[in-house]
Amino acid sequence: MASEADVLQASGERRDLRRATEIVGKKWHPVVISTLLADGRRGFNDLKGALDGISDKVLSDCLDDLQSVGLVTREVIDDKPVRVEYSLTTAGEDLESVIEDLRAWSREHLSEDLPDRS
Amino acid sequence: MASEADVLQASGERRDLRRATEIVGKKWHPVVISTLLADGRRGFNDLKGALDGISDKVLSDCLDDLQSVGLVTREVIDDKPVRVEYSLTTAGEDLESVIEDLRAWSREHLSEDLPDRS
DNA sequence: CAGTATCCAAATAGATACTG
DNA sequence: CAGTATCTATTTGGATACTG
Repeated sequence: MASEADVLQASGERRDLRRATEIVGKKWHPVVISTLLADGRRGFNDLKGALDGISDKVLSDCLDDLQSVGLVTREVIDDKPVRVEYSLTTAGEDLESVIEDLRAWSREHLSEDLPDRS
Repeated sequence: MASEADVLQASGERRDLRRATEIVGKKWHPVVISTLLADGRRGFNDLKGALDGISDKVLSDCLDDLQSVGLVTREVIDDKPVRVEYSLTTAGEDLESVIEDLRAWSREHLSEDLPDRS
């Protein structure tokens, strides 16, 4: 029998899972995080170059969102011209293993068998 | 210096990651998988009941998609009335640890600190 | 029981042009 | 350099009603 407490716990776990997948499931969020993991603290145009294909607006929205959920820190460096640097918080860094596992799972189960031999 | 080979590999890794997050990032996919992991092989209405809030159409679309990417198997049992049972493939089962890690990460970094003491 | 058929609303992503 | 402003297209998710 499922007690009322069980039901509550299940819905709490669903909510936790959803919060994570809402972040990780956005088109650019995981690759931005992955880039910051690999390359460290970067400026807007560095990221834009590394991402290849992303538009200004989409990167901007993406970084805003990542800040708002506490995965990325934005720091304004007061040079001339002013620079801005983005880096991961520990929450962001802690996604590394999950991202690696997702990638590994994908390679194992999702790669349509490459038609490699000519 | 980034060689051409490095660039190609990076884009391949991005594609792998994207394939995984496209699945895991859908609103209901991870919770359907999670339910099948916990409860095993289930019928349409069992799942619908366990999911609470999902509509027929959305569950139907979701199961179609999970089949098409090879995570779920659909089996028609020829009783009267006919039953249909859904279960995970090994690719689906192999997502268990990733889903658990996502949940754990979420609890550690995303839970807005519960206002628990009255 | 296990869905389909319609229609609709909201969320995401992208193109293009412009700014301090 | 680091964005914002618009406008549009596409993708999802959902409500409701109906079917073999």
